[in-house]
Amino acid sequence: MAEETAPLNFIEHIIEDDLKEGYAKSDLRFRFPPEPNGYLHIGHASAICLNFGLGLRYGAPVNLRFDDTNPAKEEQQFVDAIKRDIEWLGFTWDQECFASDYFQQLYDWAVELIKNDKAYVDSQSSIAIAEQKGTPNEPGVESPFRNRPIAESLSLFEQMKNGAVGEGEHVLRAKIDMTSGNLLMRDPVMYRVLHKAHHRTGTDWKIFPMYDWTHGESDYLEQVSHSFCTLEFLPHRELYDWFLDQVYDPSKMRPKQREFARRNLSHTVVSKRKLAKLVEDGVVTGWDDPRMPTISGLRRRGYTPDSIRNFADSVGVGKRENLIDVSHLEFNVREDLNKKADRVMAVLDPLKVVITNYPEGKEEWLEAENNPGDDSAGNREVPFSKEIYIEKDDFKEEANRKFFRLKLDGEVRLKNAYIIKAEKAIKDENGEVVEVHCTYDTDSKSGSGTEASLRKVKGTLHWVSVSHALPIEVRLYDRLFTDPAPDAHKDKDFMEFVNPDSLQTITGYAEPSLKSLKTEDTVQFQRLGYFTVDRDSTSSNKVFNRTVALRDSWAKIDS
RNA sequence: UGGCCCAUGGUGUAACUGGCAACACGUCUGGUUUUGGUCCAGAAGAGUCUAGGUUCGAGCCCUAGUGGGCCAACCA
Repeated sequence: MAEETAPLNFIEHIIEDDLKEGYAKSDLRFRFPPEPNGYLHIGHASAICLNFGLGLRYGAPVNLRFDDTNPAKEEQQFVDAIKRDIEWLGFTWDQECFASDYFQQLYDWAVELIKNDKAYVDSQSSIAIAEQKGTPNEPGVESPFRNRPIAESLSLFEQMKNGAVGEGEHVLRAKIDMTSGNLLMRDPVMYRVLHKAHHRTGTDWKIFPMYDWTHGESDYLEQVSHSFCTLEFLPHRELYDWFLDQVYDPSKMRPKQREFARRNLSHTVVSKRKLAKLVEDGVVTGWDDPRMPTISGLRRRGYTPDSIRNFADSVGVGKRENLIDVSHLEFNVREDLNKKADRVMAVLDPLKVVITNYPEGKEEWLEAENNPGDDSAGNREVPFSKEIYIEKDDFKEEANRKFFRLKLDGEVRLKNAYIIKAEKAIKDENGEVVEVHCTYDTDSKSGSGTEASLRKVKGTLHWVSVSHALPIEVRLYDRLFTDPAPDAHKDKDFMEFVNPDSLQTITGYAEPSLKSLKTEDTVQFQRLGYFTVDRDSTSSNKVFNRTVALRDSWAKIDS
C-alpha cells in the first residue's frame, strides 16, 4: 500500500500535478544549463542536485546544456571544467548540448518572425533603445524603425549575419508591446552583432542570439518538459512563453519554466565577479583555493560529493530569501567523513613527554583500529617508544575536575597504548613547560586484556612517537568572511569582511603510516578534525588541508 | 511613487483538496565510549509578520497593511 514517502518539495509538487494532468512519465526531461564563463560553485551544485535529482527520482533524462551565446565571455576551458565538476559530483547527463548547435535553427525562426511582422531590425544605438524603454512607471516609446518594411528588416538582418555590419549598428528586436508592464516585453533584443570568435563556432557567426530568445527554444528543441531556474528569471517567463508561442508545434511537448529561490550560504560570496576579485587581490591562491566555494575548491578542501549532494537534498528548495548557515554544510561533511575516514594520530602543537620507566631504545608496534565504526576498515600498527609528543594543551600542571586530560599526578590513557601518569613538568627559564616526565603502567597495554586492572581513567590522548614521527604541514582554514552575508551590505564592500585569519599554516607530527596517503585521501586526526592530503604535497613533505574541524564541546573548558 | 514574488522556532524546509504546527541543523541534559568525537536517550525553543473577514474550525482561503526580494544589460 501507500509507502511512507518523504514530503515533496514544491518543485516535485509541480511535477506530480503535471503527471496527474496527463503528462506521461516518459515525457519528463530536465536540464542543467550553465554558461561556460567560469567555474561552478556551491550555488550551482544546488541547481545541479535539483535537476539531476529530479532525473533520478523520476527516471527521466537530464541534459547538460551549455548556454554559450556570448563569445565575449565563454571559453572551452570552462566547458571542460564544468563537465569535470558535474562528473565528480557523481551525475550523468543524457545529451550534451550547446546552444550554439541551435544557431542555424534560431536564425531560421528569426527570419520567420520578421516575415510574420513579429520582429524588426532596429538601427538605433543601445543608449537610444534604453532611453525609449521607459521605466516601471512610464511606458516605453516605439522605435522609429519599428514599422520599417519587412523586406528591409530581412535584408538588414541578412547583412548582420554576413558580417557586413559593425557591432552595435543594428539589432533584431521582437515586436511585442512597448507599453507592457513587464519591461522585458518592451520589444526585447533578440540578436546583436558581435565580431568575436566563438569557442565552438569560430567566426562562422557574426550575430548572436540573446538569452531569452535562446533558452526557451533550446528547451523546446530538446523537448525538455520542465525548465527550472532561479527566481530572478520570473519576469522572463512571460517572454519565454511569448517566444515559444511563435515557434510551437502543438504536436510536440511544450516546456515550462518554473522558478525557485537560489540558496545562499552564510559567510560566502558566490558571484563570479567577487570570486575573481578574491583571486586577483591575492586573498586566495586561485579558483580552487580550499577556501573558495567553487566545486574545485571544495574538492581540494576535502569535501566529498556525497556530502554536497546530501547537503543540497536536506536543505530543500523554496521561494523565499534565505541564508543557510554553513554549519549545515559542515554537518553533512562530518556525517559523511565520519563513516569514511580512518582515525589516525597527529600532533599539531607538540609537547615532549618522556616515559621515564620505559626502556631506552625500545620500540613497540601497537595495534590500532582504523575506524571504530567500521570493522572492514581494518587495523594498522603504530610505533611507541620512550619519547612521544602530545598536544601542548593536553597537559596542565593543575586543572579543575572538568579537565579530563593530563595533569601532574594525574593519569590518562594514550590511545592504543598505555596509561601514563604525569610526575614532573620540566620548564624553561620563562617558566614555560617544555617537557613532561611520566611513568607508564606496564599492565595497561591496549587490547592486552590486562588493561588497568579495571582502573578507569577519564581521558585519552593522541600522541606520536618522537623518533618515528612524520613531519607534516597542515593548513587550517576558517571562514573566508567574518560576516554572514558579506555582500548584503549596501554601505560596505564585501571585501571589508574578508577574514584575515582564514588560513593558518602550521607544522606538526604524524604517525608514519600517513606516508602512504595520496592526494585527496582524507583521514580524521583524532580530536583535531578531518584532514585531506593536498595536491601540493611532495613525497618528502605531506601537506594536509583541514576539511572541517570536529564538533567540539570541550573548547570552552580550556578557557 | 508601477507591476510581480515572498513572509512558519536561531537557521533551512514540511504540513496532500482548511482538522491539535513536523523534520534536519544548531543549543542544552543524561548514558555508552580507548579522546569530551561517534552512537543512544531526552529537553528547551514558533502558535505560523500585523489587523480584519469567511468558516464549526485558518499556517493554508479573502481584503488591507507592514517587512523583504525582483524588474529599466546589444549579460546569463
